[in-house]
Amino acid sequence: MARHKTASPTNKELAILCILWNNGPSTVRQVNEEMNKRQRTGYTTTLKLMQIMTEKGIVVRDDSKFQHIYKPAISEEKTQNQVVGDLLEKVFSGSAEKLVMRALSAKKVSAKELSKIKKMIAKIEEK
Amino acid sequence: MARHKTASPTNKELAILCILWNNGPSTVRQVNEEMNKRQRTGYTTTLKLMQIMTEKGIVVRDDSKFQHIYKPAISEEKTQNQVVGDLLEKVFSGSAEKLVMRALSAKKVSAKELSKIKKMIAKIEEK
DNA sequence: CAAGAAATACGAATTTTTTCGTTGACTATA
DNA sequence: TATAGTCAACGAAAAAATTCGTATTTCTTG
Repeated sequence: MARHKTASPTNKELAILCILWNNGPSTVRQVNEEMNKRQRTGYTTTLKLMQIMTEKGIVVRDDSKFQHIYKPAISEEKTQNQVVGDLLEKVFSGSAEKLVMRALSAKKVSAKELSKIKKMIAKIEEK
Repeated sequence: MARHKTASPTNKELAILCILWNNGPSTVRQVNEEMNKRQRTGYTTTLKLMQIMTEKGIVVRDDSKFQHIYKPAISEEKTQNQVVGDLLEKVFSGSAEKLVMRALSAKKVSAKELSKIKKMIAKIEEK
């Protein structure tokens, strides 16, 4: 027994997970169509990926019907924390501050979002 | 001719880049020793990686001496912006705010760092 | 200068990830 | 119940990333 090791999902796996988070439980076809908006991908390719992800326990599927329905087995929150944590260690020597600075300079952030961030900071400071 | 495509460095490549940023220009041996602190890696493996990176233009080397000295060809800043940008698009639908929130919750940030971030936000708000 | 140590070059093997072709099963419908 | 359409299973190929063995070159130093 024993599976574990916080191996991060591969690129494609992550792409599929994101689609499932954004669109909710889906069939392979639905996921594949979404994939193709970004990059041409064959149906069987997506299918295979999702089968592998099922084996790995990254997604679960309901195969009681003809059309199988897939959904994430790991929460968006958890996965995001993991990939961010990975990146943090790998590239920013564990400094969240550096990463935040980069994120803020890499992309425009609206005033509304900025204020959300400020609130979050205030909350952290309270403790 | 023709180089293009903002292909992000692979995992191992990133690891090597980080070592070069942190330790400055280094020989293969130095890099390899650093690598081995985290994960056992053969000397020739590291060497090969660095040769490939040289071909790709990710690092440059001074081979005027017997021991070649390698250094990053791309700045830490640029590379970090790129990997963060990648992650942003891939996992956070382009929302820097979401990424920042995750980063802040994934890791403890000191008061000093928090105030740096606040300053950065203030600067962005000015414009 | 000879012998060993330390590097690099090179090619190939291995592993991991991604892609896809083919086959057979199920479904709806006319 | 034949037929066309949709789907999943499976295995294998292709591509990408990683690893390593061996040969060769350069340096050191006695």
